[in-house]
Amino acid sequence: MKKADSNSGSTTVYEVARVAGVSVATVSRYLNGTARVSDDKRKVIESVIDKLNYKPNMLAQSLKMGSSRTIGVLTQSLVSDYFNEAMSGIDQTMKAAGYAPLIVSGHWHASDEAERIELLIARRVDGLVILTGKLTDEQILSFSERVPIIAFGRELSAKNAFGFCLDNYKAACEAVEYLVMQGHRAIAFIAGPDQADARARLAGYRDTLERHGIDVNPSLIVPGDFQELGGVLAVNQLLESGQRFSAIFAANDLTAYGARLALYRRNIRVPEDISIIGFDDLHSSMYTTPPLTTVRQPLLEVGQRIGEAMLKLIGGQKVRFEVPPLSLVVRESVRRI
Amino acid sequence: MKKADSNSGSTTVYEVARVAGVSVATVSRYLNGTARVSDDKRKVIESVIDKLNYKPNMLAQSLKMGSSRTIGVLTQSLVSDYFNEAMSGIDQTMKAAGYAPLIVSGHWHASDEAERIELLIARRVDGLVILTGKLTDEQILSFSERVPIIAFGRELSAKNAFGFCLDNYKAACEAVEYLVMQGHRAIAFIAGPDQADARARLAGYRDTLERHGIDVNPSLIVPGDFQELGGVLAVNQLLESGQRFSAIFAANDLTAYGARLALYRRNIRVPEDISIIGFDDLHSSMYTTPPLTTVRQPLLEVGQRIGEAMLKLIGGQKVRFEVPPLSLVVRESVRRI
DNA sequence: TTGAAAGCGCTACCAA
DNA sequence: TTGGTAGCGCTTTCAA
Repeated sequence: MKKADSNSGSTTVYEVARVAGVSVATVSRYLNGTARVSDDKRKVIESVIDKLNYKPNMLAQSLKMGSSRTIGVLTQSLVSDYFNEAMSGIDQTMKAAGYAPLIVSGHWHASDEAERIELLIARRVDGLVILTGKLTDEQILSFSERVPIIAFGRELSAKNAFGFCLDNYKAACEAVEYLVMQGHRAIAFIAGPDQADARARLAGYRDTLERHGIDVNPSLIVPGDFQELGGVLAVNQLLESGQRFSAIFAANDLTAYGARLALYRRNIRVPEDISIIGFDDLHSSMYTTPPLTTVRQPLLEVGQRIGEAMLKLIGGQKVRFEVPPLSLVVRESVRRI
Repeated sequence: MKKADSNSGSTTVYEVARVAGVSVATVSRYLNGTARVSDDKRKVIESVIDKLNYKPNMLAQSLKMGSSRTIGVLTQSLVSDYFNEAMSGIDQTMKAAGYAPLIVSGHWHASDEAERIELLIARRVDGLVILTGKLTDEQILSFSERVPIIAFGRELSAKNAFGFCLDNYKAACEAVEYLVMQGHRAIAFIAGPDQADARARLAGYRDTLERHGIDVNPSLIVPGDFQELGGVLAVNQLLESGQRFSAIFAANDLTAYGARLALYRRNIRVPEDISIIGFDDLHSSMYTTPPLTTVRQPLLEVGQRIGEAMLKLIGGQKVRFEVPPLSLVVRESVRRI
């Protein structure tokens, strides 16, 4: 009874119990439906809770229960449409299950990522989702001994961790295939950073060209950075090299936007003079001029799947699911020649 | 000593204390530097912490200290570049102060917002930032009795709450002024939703026109929704109305993107045939074709300011700051006629 | 400088 | 059905 008049800001179960003339245990039972509470007590508790505007302290609940109903999400950039679409999917399914996301950013920097993850673990998140990044699989596996992990952008399958990739290679093949079918032969590729997805897209480009008996011309492959700026620089380099090409496969949509602007600056029309195809299908790609033909990554769905997988992992179940497929979305930035 | 061998997953202070042969109090003191700890004890504690890989349980700390070192952020959309830039600024300054953000979305729906805020309060966030939204000032003030609040998108000044707006009206005036200076007289306006900022922009449009003795033509004002789709619909409506105009002032950049696409579809060139000016200066606006002339909202800075203000409010200090100014950024979507 | 112990707000066990 | 109480992991008096 000593705790009954706590001086801290919010009302506690003790207050409620005291005012209602019952024990804290009964209040707790009422709150959680753990056991039957007689009608009269229930009513009085209800009214007291209402009068005192009592809200349970989740911190205390978490400490007691050993579960914070919070999951950590490690993204790489808070301002990336790409990551945020997945985030949105994760949020949807986790919120429905009563979880809130603690979002931190690793900025594509392994040591930052590790540090942020430690923070998340210190906060006792019930699970952790890692959106790509620079950590090694070993590091992730090691973290997974302390918290269940779902990783996007790497294949992983352990007791307490699951990771998956979308089939970037296959989708890149499709994209290039499409270009070839439209009559393009001299196809430039603006690469991405040194990262698995980017490499898979490059490989798809190379292999598809070869499969069609088209020589891959090394000077048609230029570096990019998955950002718009890389796209403009790349096109400048391509143009200055004097190489001829009728189409550009950009490693992602952002790169395509930059490429498109560089072309615009030189009065080169898209798609009349040069065709462009992107990768990601960011929302904005529907509204570029011309609307961008690109590979769709179903990121919202990916996020939802991640959420479901997380829930399973937390519940101690085995995770296993169909990886959503990528698909080409044809808009207006590629011309048949 | 009874707690020494807790069975829960992680190591606790008790474990550390036992192995190190000291009391938990001493371990705690070492951890927080609350008091001097003798060199020998310090060393052994250090090594035990290391060996056991002990990490303090922040949940327990929070419960004890009455502070979760977490702030809640209520945004309206997890996938909005606009909100996320501010989010990024908030994250920067709060992270530096050891706070982590719990991000929830209200989807521009008052009852959702209220519900999410309750959730944040239940999780005992130390502060709350509200990015615009549909709540009334009264509601916010009422919430501020339970948690310190910084609000963006409304003027507010109370004991435990502070809110501010950017000067949308003035910036809209500048934008229209610029159009007029470039020789435009027939200027269409694509409005935003029923919301303070959108209204201020409309007012700026109206007043500036009048100030220049230009009649405001009601059929040149068409509705929009702050999204791309609203922009295309608006331009279609404008064009079909048969009204003549040489420039469009879009209530925000997204709207401008949509408008630009609608124009593209009809082979109307920008800026040769019609000029467009936007509002927000989203990152993408640098890469549209042509790059968009627009009003810059320094959202990253806004976020940082919010973070600083939050820290002050949490610290019980008075909040008061210069609201960062908006500014016109001239790119290539407006032509002099 | 150190340790014992109280208590943050809650849940759940054990008795009644 | 109910109440008393231990204890989640931590910090911080109070004494020594």
